Amino acid sequence: MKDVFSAIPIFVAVVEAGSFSLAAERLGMTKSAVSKRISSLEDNLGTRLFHRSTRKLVLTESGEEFSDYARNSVYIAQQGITAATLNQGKPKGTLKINAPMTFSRLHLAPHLKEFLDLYPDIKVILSMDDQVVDMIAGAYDVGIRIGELKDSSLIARKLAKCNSVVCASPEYLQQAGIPNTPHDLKDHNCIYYSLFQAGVEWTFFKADKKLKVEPTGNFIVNNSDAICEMLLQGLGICQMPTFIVQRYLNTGQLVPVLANYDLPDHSIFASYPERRHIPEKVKVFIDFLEEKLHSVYWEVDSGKSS
Amino acid sequence: MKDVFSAIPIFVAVVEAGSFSLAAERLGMTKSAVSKRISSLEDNLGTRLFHRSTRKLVLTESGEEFSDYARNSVYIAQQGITAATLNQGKPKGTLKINAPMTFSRLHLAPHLKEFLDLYPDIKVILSMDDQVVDMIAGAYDVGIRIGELKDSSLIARKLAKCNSVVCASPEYLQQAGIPNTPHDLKDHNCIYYSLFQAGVEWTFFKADKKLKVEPTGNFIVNNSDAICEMLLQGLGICQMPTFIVQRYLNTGQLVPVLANYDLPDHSIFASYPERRHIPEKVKVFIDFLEEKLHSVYWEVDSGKSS
DNA sequence: AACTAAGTTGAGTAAAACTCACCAATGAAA
DNA sequence: TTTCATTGGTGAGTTTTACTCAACTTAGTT
Repeated sequence: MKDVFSAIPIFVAVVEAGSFSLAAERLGMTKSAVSKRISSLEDNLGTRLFHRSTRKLVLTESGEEFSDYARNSVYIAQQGITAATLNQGKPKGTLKINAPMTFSRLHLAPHLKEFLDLYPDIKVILSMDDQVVDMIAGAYDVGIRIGELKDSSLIARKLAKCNSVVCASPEYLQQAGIPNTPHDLKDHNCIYYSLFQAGVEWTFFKADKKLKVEPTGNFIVNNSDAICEMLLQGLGICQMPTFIVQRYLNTGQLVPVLANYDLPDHSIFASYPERRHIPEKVKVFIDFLEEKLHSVYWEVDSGKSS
Repeated sequence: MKDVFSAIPIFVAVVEAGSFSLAAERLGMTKSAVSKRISSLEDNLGTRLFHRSTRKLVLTESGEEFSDYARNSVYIAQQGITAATLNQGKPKGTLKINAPMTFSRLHLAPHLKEFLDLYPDIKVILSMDDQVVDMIAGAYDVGIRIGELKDSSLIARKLAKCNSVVCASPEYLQQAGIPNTPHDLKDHNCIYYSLFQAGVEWTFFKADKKLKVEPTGNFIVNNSDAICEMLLQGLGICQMPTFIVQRYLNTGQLVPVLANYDLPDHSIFASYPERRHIPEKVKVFIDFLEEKLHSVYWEVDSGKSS
């Protein structure tokens, strides 16, 4: 029993053509090939499928019976192939996104309505999670990550720069003083983000010199919003991405410190599991996001000055 | 697009196994082979079918959609294969028989009830026809032929001897005289069977010497029953197979002449279109007929002597 | 950290499936 | 009848393909 299954489309072609020769022509092969495939199929089935002379080709009873199944099988397979290939190029289906909590709330969710209006055949499932999840096990189509990617099996595309700034409320700074160097932070209540990717230390650059400072404080949390809230209330000081705090810097509710020190460059990435066969829904989503985010619009001061 | 179709069962096996390795084991091939077939299938479809890491294997959306079709297709094909192979060995289905008119009436039809009772899953279509028909175009499973086979593409099995005898009614012979040699037939009213296979002449043998006589008479017909009827009515004389006239010879309604001359040996054959893959229904039918006919029972005198 | 098991990759091999050329048989045309 | 075109079948040879084997990468486990 070598290759019964692959002979089925050939058998069906012969049935529909009514002759080996015509079927061969349609299949783009020679009649001898068709003849041999049918013969071998008959051998494997142990039944003759056609009564045949040089001029007549008639299905046997077994052939008649078998052809019903065979035609159906081929037809369904072709439908499947069509379904699988036709959806190529069309942005449709369910787009399962995994993205960080606060970023999603501030800069992803606000754009999603426009995206969904733009692509009515796409349905979005957004999972907001700051933890790095298993994209494959979770069957995520695309993930938004900030910082560096660890998973080398994933493909990443940079969407925007992610600038950070150390900042605090004017009230806090008035009370605790304004740090002039990173080392001064050891006397401050540094709020700490427990999922911080870069490690336990805060890194600073000045004239290509690297400075590492271990933040100390009385509040550790796994949610950036909570940190932001605490900053506004004047609990302490923290290194924050501009996409979260820029609006408060603009209004003066928070003020930047250590402005003459650089923080490490981070980026906002979109990642997806495969390089080959990227579904169109993923492509259009990433294109859309890149278009929306590449200007880093949140850093533009629209209105009051800091 | 090389061999999308034959990759489908492999894809289905992977879906059902949940991993390439297990699927490979079940299919009796290596995991690398499975991996390559799936990859090539994905290339041909232009879609990724599985999200996969070394530990997780999850269908993509396209894969999910495709697998519905694929499983169905394979399932139906398997049903077809099963249907085609399972009927092997079981005598069932429609048996389309082509047989000579008078032979069928006298020696085929009388046995058919027993045959049908014996094989309740067989349905018989009997076409009684003295003309030689195209077995393939007519989709006949088996043909009964008397004399020699001309169609070399058919397979033949001898069922019984077919002895012939020249005979006439006592009344005719009293009136026309009894021929002593074949040549005497030229003075007789030789009834002629228009479909006679051996040609227009009657052939006789005596001590290995062949004699050919062209019969002359005023009645030509394509039906043996009609000849028999005419013989009984004393119209003329004819060479007849014993399976038709023996019963009249037994009762004395017809009497043989030229008994010291031999007529050519004929045989009763069953023929069928193919040597390979003979359907069981055909086999059992021919076996049955051979069993019934091989004794040439019609030549046994049961009762009166001639 | 070592170990196990999963999927992938590349090279080499074995096995099909195919082509080509030729044959036999059939039916139509000359 | 003879010829001719066309059909399906065959055998040799070749190309393509599918496969195995071994090594590698990764992820989860002990």
